Amino acid sequence: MKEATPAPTGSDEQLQAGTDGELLALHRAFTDLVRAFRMKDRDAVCCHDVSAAQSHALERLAYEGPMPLRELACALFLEKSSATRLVDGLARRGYVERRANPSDGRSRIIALTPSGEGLAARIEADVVARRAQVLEGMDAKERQAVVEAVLRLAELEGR
Amino acid sequence: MKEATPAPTGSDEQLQAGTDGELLALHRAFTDLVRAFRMKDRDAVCCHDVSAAQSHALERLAYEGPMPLRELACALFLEKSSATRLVDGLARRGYVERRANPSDGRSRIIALTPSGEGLAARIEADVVARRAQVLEGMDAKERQAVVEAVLRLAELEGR
DNA sequence: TTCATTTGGTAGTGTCATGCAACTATTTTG
DNA sequence: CAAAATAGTTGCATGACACTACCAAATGAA
Repeated sequence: MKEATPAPTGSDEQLQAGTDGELLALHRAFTDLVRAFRMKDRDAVCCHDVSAAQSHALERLAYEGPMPLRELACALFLEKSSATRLVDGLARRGYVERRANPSDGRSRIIALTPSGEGLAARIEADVVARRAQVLEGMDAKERQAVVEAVLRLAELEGR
Repeated sequence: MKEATPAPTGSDEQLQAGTDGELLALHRAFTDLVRAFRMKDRDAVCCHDVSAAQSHALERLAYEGPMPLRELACALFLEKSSATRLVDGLARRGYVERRANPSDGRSRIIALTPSGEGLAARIEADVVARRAQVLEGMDAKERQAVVEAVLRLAELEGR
């Protein structure tokens, strides 16, 4: 468990399939990544006046459109109570609003306000731009592998 | 911002470099991933009797060997006070110990105990096994792209 | 040597994000 | 219509952190 022969950054293909070293490298990099992301998250995204979780909610709403709270909570892997408070914060700042649900009086639909849409767009542009550097210099196939890997990771972890 | 034409999973290279759609796909997947990971982390890893942060510390120590607290804190993106408490927890359970530092009386070296090494190994094996599925079916070049991408992401986010 | 400064580490306190459980209002079901 | 299920809110409790003293050892200067 000491030496994992840090994957040579050269473009050499010699590494055989699923080498322990490769796996370990992925694992460590990923662990670090999540850790780093988690810590930076708050400072980085909070500049936009919302917390990391809140920005995730904004993105989600921008992408999938208005939805009831329960659905949003589920998408963010949150308890409904936490989602309530999260939305409270966004609503207080005027980024989202709770609309009546015509088909169900118990439920209310969370929707972005124009201001919220603007903020979501700004945040997304910001982050996407930073992420763009990751794919720089890769060819189409490699890029695709990366995207697919992240999707798979998300799926594996997410469920 | 509505339709992002989900990247066709086909191995077609037509996608031009850094397509918006591709980038967006990466971004969304990644955001989800971190979110999912963050939430699942505790349930998944906590089964092993330590918190997520603690398990990261164990891994780090297993990988890089004994180190002073300040260094560990830095590696985990933590405040030194938080690192102290984190180590406290691990020490209480006998997974790490604080050794005197012969070259500096102020400092103490955090080291895994045999029990801690065992736990670290178990946790790592667990997680790595789950991660292995991600690289399945990729050829060497693709796998390398994935690892590199995660490393880059980590670097970009981490600093 | 002695005193000030720096550095590693610890302890106190406050904040914030979450989960769990209890409660209300509404819808659905029998 | 009564009972059960469901959407959402609110009241705690908890755990993870950061920030701020604070202590002890080391280092540098007079």
